Amino acid sequence: MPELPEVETIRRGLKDFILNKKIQKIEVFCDKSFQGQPENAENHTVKDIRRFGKALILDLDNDISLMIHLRMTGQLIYDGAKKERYAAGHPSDNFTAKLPNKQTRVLLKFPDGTLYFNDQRKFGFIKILETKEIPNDSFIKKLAKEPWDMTTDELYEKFQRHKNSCVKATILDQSIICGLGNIYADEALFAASIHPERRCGTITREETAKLLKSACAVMDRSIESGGSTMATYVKADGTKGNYLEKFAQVFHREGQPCLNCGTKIIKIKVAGRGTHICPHCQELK
DNA sequence: CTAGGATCCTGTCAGC
DNA sequence: TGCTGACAGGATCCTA
Repeated sequence: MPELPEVETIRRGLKDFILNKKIQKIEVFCDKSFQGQPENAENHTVKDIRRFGKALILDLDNDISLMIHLRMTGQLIYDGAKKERYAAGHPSDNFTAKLPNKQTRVLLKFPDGTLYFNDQRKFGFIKILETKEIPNDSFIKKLAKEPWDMTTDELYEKFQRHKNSCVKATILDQSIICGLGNIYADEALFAASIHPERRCGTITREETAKLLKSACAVMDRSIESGGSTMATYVKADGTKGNYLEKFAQVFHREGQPCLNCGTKIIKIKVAGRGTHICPHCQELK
């Protein structure tokens, strides 16, 4: 689930709660979700919170870091002593539910609150590593540039190298362009009027430029609204996460009219993933 | 090297 | 009601 904008939202939000705070205790409920020895992080202070693509890094004061990847269903929920809650990640009732619960895999105790790592499907993880080893981590090492740092030429060249691959599969590959997931891939392709099944080799330089620009735009917009929306989501209705509705043009909008031309949005399968398109605006050439 | 499919895991929902 | 299969905001591994 959580894609770059959600992880960035978490990163910014958590700073207010855990920066310069000491991890007093780590409790691991699911071994698969935690790699390394919790003791190496306990009684150490969070000095920085960084993000590499969809991975979040907590740097501690002893040259140790915690790398957190939420994958599909991970969530980070900070529950403060004064009952304030900050939650982000895969939207679910866990944001307002009693914690810890069945889906809680790890918790980090701070002096004035607890950070819960919940993850329904157990694909996500927290792992301990030396701060200096982060650049050598197999996942981090492979990450390509994020859309904001990539030039049209760079992306176009990658498209030529993967000319027979569907463009959606290609932009989901974090070693090609970093940050997009299933939502923002669909949104960016729609914004650029590109059908997700187009082969990369058929994408023109002009289309590549538009796609890159669209990717930045949809994620910028999400980051801008993400934090506050998530916060109000947690406080207010408490039912279902609806922050997608604010900006999604196609994602989860199958059956509804395209906001551009009125044609019904349809859902297809591309690269094994549910994919949402406007069949009129995104023609398969 | 690339491209596509299976796989990890739990939960929910549609259809019979 | 109970069963079954499909599917899910990710990434990796295996195969051809």
